[in-house]
Amino acid sequence: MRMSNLVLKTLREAPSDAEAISHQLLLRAGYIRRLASGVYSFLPLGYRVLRKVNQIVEEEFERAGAQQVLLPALQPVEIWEATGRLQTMAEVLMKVESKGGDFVLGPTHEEAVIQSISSELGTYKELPATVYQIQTKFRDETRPRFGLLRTKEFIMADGYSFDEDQDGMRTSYQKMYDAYVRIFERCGIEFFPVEADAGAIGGEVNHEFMAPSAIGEDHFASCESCGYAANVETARSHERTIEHGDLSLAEMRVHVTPDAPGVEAAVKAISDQGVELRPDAMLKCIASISSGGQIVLMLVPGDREARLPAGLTLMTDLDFERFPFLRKGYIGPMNMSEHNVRIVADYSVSERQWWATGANVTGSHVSGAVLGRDFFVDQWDSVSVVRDGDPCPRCSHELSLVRSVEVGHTFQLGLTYSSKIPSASFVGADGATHPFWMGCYGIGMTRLPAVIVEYFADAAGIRWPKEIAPYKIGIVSIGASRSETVRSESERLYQELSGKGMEVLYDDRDLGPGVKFADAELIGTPFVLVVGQRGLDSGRLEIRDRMRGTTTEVSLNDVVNYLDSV
RNA sequence: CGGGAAGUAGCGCAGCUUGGCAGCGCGCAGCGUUCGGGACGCUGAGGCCGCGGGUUCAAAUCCCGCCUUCCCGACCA
Repeated sequence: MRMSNLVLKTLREAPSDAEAISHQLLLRAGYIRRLASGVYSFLPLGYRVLRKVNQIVEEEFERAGAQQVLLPALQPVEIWEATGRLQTMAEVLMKVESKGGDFVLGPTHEEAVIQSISSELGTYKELPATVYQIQTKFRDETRPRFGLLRTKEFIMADGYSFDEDQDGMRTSYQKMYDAYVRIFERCGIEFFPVEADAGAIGGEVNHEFMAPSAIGEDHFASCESCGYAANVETARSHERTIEHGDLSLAEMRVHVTPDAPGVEAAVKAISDQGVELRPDAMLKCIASISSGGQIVLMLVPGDREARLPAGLTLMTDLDFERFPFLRKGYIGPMNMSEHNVRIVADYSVSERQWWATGANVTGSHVSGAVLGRDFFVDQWDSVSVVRDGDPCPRCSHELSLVRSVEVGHTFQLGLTYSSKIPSASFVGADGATHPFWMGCYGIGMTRLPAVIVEYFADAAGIRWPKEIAPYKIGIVSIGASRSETVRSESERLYQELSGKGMEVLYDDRDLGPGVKFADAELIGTPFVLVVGQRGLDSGRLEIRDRMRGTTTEVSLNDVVNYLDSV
């Protein structure tokens, strides 16, 4: 491609509303343009990058045995009602009214894929099967962010596997998991598969593929000693030996603390009464209910966040009305056995002798509550969100939190969806009807280039890995308007390299060398071939390796072969 | 949804306090000089000053309302 023809204008300055490096560079180098908040167009360079990423995914998914399909982005609301997600995902769903009824712009495709292909998989003889697509998804994000990182409209590669039993599902899952590993390896970025929370999508075993990045919106806990890695939403810390408090400490005291629910307000109210208190000495009591109806009170130090284990849900205002002995904002763990409340405490609660907490009376707190005297714990567990330095649950080495972007997510859905949709079933060898064992697999295709740019960018601009770059080679001609030799040699090399099937971006514009070098570095082709009079006179041309930052001189006759081999 | 900031030429910004010709840099077009690191001269095009209302002889500027965008948080396959 000749740059004089390319639809592209590089910008010397990024628009002021671009904050992230990747956002700025992709705008400045002419890969993308914003159409609305969280809505981007891909210009020719950007679209080429997208196609490169697509190609990698297609190759690896096909290698894993998945077959490509294209499911509709427009989906009838009825299929969303069937799984109940019209309500549970209402926040992100974008709706469209049409003459034939109402539609949802698909934020994901579990419902659609089941409706579309389950009839093709009517018997166990047709299983297992995995399909995938590369499709635009729509999510009404309340806050789009960081350019391509979080958008309202984005492209995802999503796969779905169908098996007759759990073992089959696990096999299919493993194949896709392996494909994921190969895909991210080919993208060149650093990534970690971590244990994750299933979130709104449901299911049991699942992994997030996390790429450490400054623009990450997630954190995962990582142990460098044993390799444990888990999203903070699920990460646990190591169990600890429990010692009861010092029973000889002064007796518990009641403080009248009107209008002081919550740790912060309570700490202030109690401190105002002359008791020295910091948030970490405040016992946070979180009331929840198990699926079986058991009330569970979780205890966590006041400076920590509670992590709700699976199977428990936070008590709602309605629940609080049903159990008036629980005074929201003033709950304490004392005397809870009378009410048949189960007390689960985080391990970190055993690390302190003396606690302040709610008095179970609206507008009152206590200080000086001691474990083993004033309150008792039924079960010790890791129920707080882990922090830097917490002990690893496997080896108790220190965990560290890594800021990262979720670039992919794989789920073993099991029967989560197939049990809700009658057609999601097949006839087994036993002649009976069974629901599919499903898996689903998603990669954020428009997010990936942003992460790659973020990962490799330097002060001069983008540095693309070879497999992702829109063009492998940039040709910068210097002084072509002055020197016919430079012009014709540049032209010859462009033709010859292109003729060999290499992707070349030829800067044939009549501009000074400074501008051309700057643009070549901003755009980020892995190699830049410099064609100037100086080089031609010496018979050796400069080839710059953008990723390594090195320059090699290659004799004129070897240039084509050299570039073909790198 | 809560907190903060900002909307003036394609991009970056000044002008607003104290109302009085809509400006600067980059980019863009033409001509010429330059040409191995964003070079220079001359000429030129380009504006609903976010939108609506109000005050005033007069509003980019003052007042009221709205919209949009970005940042932090909440939320989130």
